[in-house]
Amino acid sequence: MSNPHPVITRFAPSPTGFLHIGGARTALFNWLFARHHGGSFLLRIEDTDRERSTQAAIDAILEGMAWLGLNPDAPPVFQFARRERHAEIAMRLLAKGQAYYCYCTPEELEAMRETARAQGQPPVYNGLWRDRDPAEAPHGAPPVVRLKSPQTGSTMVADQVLGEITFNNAQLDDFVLLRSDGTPTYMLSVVVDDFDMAITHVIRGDDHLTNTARQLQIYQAMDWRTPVFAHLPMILGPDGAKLSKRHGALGVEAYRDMGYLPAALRNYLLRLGWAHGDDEVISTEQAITWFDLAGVGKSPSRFDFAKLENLNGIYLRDTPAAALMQDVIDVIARLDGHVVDGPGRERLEIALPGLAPRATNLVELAGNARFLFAKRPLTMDEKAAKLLNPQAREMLRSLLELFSETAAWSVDKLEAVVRAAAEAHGVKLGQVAQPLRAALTGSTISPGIFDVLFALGKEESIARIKDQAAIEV
RNA sequence: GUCCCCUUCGUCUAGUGGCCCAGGACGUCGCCCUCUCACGGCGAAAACAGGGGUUCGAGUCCCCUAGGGGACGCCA
Repeated sequence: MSNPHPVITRFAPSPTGFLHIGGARTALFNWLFARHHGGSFLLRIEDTDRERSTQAAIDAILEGMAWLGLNPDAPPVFQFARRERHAEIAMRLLAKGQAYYCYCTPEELEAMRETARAQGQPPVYNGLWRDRDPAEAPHGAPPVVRLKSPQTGSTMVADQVLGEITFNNAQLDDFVLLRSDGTPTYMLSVVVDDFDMAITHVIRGDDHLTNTARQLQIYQAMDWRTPVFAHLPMILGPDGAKLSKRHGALGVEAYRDMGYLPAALRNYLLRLGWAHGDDEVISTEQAITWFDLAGVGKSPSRFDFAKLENLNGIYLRDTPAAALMQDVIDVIARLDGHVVDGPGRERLEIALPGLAPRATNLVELAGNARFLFAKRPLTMDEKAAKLLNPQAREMLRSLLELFSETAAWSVDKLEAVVRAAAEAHGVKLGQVAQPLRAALTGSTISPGIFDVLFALGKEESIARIKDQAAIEV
């Protein structure tokens, strides 16, 4: 089945930094929209600012998107590589009388804005060279090319999220198309690229809203068909202020390092500014079938780590332990510099199903797994040390005997043995389990005690119990 | 300064004129479950920014005010 008008979306970051959370959401929405409509999702690297664009940033963006599972359907387009084409359009506009050369110096422009501002006017270019005779041009000063934009009337952005928004053309000046060195500006490049790439839907942050009005004027001047626009409200920091490094303006790799799962982050980002009734936990497959622009909210939202954390916990619980193994091993290697292999890996494999549901992120999970690889004798944390009083150690000594005689080291068998011991001593299970937990893990918190015994194995368990039982107080 | 946008519990949001003395989720608090911690279950507190209209009836439509955000570059 071929669609005569396939949906084509794009994500167009400038490679001046990592892929931050707002960009990630923009990419996600574009990706979902394309998937939903069976169209394609493209990536365009807007690297026309040669000063600030870096290869490191390009790599970070590519890696971030790959990690999030938002791969484009075609190799990325590098905007700077298309500068000849952009310049060509500027020349066409010039030839059509829709653009003109402007010889103003930066100082003149600055003075112009100051004056306008002082008079309560919009601080825009006043069209000084719009109708001025080029013969008056100063020598040796290479000009910029400006769009001859309409001076009266208004420009309306028909936005899928915000509705119809009208800008007074007096507010929009004759912006620069080509710099004095002949390179195209963002404003021109975006329009030409979106047109050439046959982008049908431009979904981007609402900080671009006024840019859209300007860009519409280029479309009009070229008599080009315009894409559908949708502007997403911004993501703010937890305090309602602009997202800064202090909050969530981190690269997505920072979220990876904090132990978040890509699926959880996708789900969180999806719900930030978009809703489908009361649904909260939404799989990517479900998101693809449900996603639409009508569900996008109009108001900016704040980034809330607590909710991300909660969602991540849900995904952590739902992910099969086997699928988590490598991630956990990687985190342990990164955090502790400890290579998990051999018997350690075996222990982790056994303990993971008990560990994963108790953590909300991989870093916490790795921390909770630490006892598995600890060197004997274990160091007790404060609560564990306090727990191991003389009576507790006495209890450990009697358990030691029972465990030595336990041939079949299985979770069921161990549970039977420990329960029987508690009953024999006339105490509740907790009275036995807690000292045991302390001796085995050095902590008062751990997965189920029988799982811990089983994961550690008979030899190691007995050795650890012996370490603590032997201490006479 | 000029222009644009936004405004429901602390946070994310449902709600498209009567179904709302406003629902869900996170967070918070209480209880239950329980070998610890989580999970889970049950319950509680918690919001339509303010003021005017329109209408038989407004969280939902209009206006004003206030607050927040954004844009005003030879950056993107």
